[in-house]
Amino acid sequence: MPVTIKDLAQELRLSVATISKALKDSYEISAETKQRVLELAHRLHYVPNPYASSLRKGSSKTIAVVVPEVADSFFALSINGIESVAREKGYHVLIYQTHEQGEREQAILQAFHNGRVDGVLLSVSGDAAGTDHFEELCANDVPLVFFDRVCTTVAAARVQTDDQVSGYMATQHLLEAGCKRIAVLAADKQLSIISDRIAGFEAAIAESASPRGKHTVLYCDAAEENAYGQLVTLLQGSDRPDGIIGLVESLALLAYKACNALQLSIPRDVKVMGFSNTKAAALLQPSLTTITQPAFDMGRQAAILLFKALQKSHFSLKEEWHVLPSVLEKRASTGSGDA
Amino acid sequence: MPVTIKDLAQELRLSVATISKALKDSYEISAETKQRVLELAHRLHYVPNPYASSLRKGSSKTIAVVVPEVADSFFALSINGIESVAREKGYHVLIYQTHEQGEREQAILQAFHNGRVDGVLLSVSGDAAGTDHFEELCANDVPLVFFDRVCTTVAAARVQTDDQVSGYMATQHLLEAGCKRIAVLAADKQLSIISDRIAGFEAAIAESASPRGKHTVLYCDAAEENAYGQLVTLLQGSDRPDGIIGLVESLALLAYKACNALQLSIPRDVKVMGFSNTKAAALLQPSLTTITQPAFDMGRQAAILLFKALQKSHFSLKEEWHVLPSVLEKRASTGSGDA
DNA sequence: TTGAAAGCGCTAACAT
DNA sequence: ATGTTAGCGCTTTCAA
Repeated sequence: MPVTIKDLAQELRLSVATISKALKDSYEISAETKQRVLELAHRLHYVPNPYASSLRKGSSKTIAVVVPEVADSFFALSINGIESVAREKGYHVLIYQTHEQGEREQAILQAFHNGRVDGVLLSVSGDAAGTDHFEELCANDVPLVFFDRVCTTVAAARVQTDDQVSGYMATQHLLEAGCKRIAVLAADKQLSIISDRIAGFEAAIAESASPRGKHTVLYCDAAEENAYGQLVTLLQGSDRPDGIIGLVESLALLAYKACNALQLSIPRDVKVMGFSNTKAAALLQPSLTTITQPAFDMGRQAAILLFKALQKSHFSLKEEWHVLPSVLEKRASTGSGDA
Repeated sequence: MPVTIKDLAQELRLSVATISKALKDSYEISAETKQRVLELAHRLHYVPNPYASSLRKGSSKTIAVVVPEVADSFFALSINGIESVAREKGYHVLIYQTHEQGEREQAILQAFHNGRVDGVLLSVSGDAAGTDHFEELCANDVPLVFFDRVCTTVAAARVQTDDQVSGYMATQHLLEAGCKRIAVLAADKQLSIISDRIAGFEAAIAESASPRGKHTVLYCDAAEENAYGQLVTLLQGSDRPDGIIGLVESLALLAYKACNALQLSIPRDVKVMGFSNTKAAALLQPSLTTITQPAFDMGRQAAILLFKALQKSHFSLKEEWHVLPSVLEKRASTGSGDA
C-alpha cells in the first residue's frame, strides 16, 4: 500500500489537515512543522494520490493530445513541442491516435466529458465525422486548441501554418524551374490543409501565363497501393507531368518510388517536391525539395495557448488564431539536373 | 457542471446505488430499470467521472509508456503496437519522453508511485542513471515491462529483439559481400542493445578468417555534429573502412551524408548498412540495407504481457523474457554495385 | 498555529 | 430488486 497523508499524520501526531497544508507550504503552518512534515514525506517517498486531489479539486493536471498518427514526423515533432511546455507546467500528457478515422475521434473526445483532462490539443482526422463532437466538448467548457489540421467552423483556438501561401510558393517554385505540366498529389479532400494548399496552387497558376488546363490535381486513394497505381497511370499518360507536388509527406515519397520504377529521372524528366518534415529528405537521391512546417513550434504554440486558457479563466480561446510560416527548402529534386 | 450519477438518480427517483449497478449491467437490477437508466444516461451524455472511480477502486485504467523519444520511427511504431492493445482493453495511455536523460527518467517514474497508472512500459534512457528507480517501482508493486532497451539486473518482464544475432548477421552479411575493414558505429555504450550488437559483431569476426585488427568499433558522440566529425576523420584515414554498420538509425544516415560529402561511392567504395525502421530506407539512393526490428510487434507483445499481469495477479512478470527476431533486409547499399 | 469535519463522485458491502 | 451507508485520499471551510 502506498503511503498516504494519513500515515504521515499518524506518525507525526498531527491532523491530516495540517499535513495537507504543510505540504503546500501554507502560511498557516509553522516553519518547524513544515520542516518535520517535508522531511518525513521525503523519507517515506510520499507521493500524493493524483486521483484523490483531482476529484476534490475538479482538475486533473492532465491534457490530451489527439493526432491522426504518432508515426509521422510532423506529429511526432509537434508532440515534442507540446511536451516541452507541459513539462514546464508539471502537466501529464495523454496521447490518442485517430488513425484518420472520424469515428475514433468521436469516441476519444467522448471520454473527455467528465474531467479526465483539463484541456485538449487536436489535429483533425482525415476521415471527417462532422463537427458535433467538437461543439459538444466546447459546450462542456473543455478548452480546445486545434493545431495544423483545424476546423474553421468551431469556435476554438487555431494554430496552423500558412497553407495557402505554401501551396502558392511550391507552385511558383516549379513554374520558375520551368515546369509546364504540374501535378498536385492530394490526400483527403475535406482537410483544411489540403484545400488551402490547393487554393494556393490555383492562385499561382492563375497569376502565371501558364494555361490551367495543362496542370492537374490528383486526389489519391487513402490506401497506398491504390495511390501508387493512380500515380503510375498518371506518369505513363500521354501528357506526363514534368513537375509533382506531394501535399503530404507520404505522397512525395510515393512519387520517388514511381519515378524509380518507371525509370524517370528526377529532376531531369520530372521535378518533385513535397510537404515534409523528415530528416531523410536531405538524404534521398536526389535530395528532396520540401515545404517544411514549423512542427515543434506549432505544438509549442498550441500548448502555450491552452495553458493560458487554463490559468486565466477570462482568457478566451474563441478568437485565438495563430499562423506560423512554413519554409521552402530548395534541394536537388527541383534543380536543373546539373551538378 | 457535468452530469453525475446523482443527477440520474434524482431524475429517475432511484438511489445512486441502483444507477451505479444498472450502468454496469448488474444482475441485481431489473431489465426495465436498466433500460430507463441507460436511456437517460445516453440522453444526458452521462460520462462517469474517471477520478472518482479510480479513487474508489484503486485502479486507473491508465498505463504509462516511457520512451527516449517519440520522433523516432522505432518508438513511434512500438507506441502504435502498445496503443492497439490498450484500445482493445479500454485503457488510456500516458506518454512520457526521457530525451535520453536519466534524471528525467527518474523524475517520471517518481510520479507513478501513487496509483496514477496501473502499469508501466519502458525503454531505458541512453544516459543511464542507475537502476534504483526501477527497483523502487517494482517494490511498490507497479507492474513494469521493459521493451527493446531493457535492464537485465531488474526483475521485470523484458521484450526485446535478438540484438546479438542481429549484430552477427549484419557483420556476416558484410563479410560475405567482401568487406575487409568493417567499422561499427555505436552510440551510448551502456545500452544493452548496443553492447549486444557489438558482441554479435565480435563473434562473427572471431569465427571468420578475417583478422580482428582490421575492424573497428567507433563510439560516436551523442551530438550529431561531433559524430559526423568522427566519421569523416575515420573515412579519410589511411585504413579507410570498406564496410559500415550503423547500430542506430541516425548513424547509418550519417554515414550516407559523410560518404556523399567525401565523394565515396556506396556500395562501390564503402558498403553501408544500419539498424533502422524508417520507410525511407528503401528510397535512399542507393537503397539502404537494414536490420529491421519488429517495432509494432514488440510494443504489442509488451502491452499484452502487462495486461496479463494486470488481469491475473498471480501472473508474475519477473520471469517473462521474450525475444523477437529482427530481419535483414538486403538492398543496394551492400550490393556489388552492378545494376 | 492546528484540528474537526464535510464532501468531491463513485463502488460495494450490507441491509431491506 | 432496490436502498443505505461507509469510505477511497485529499482539500478546504470553519472552529478551537
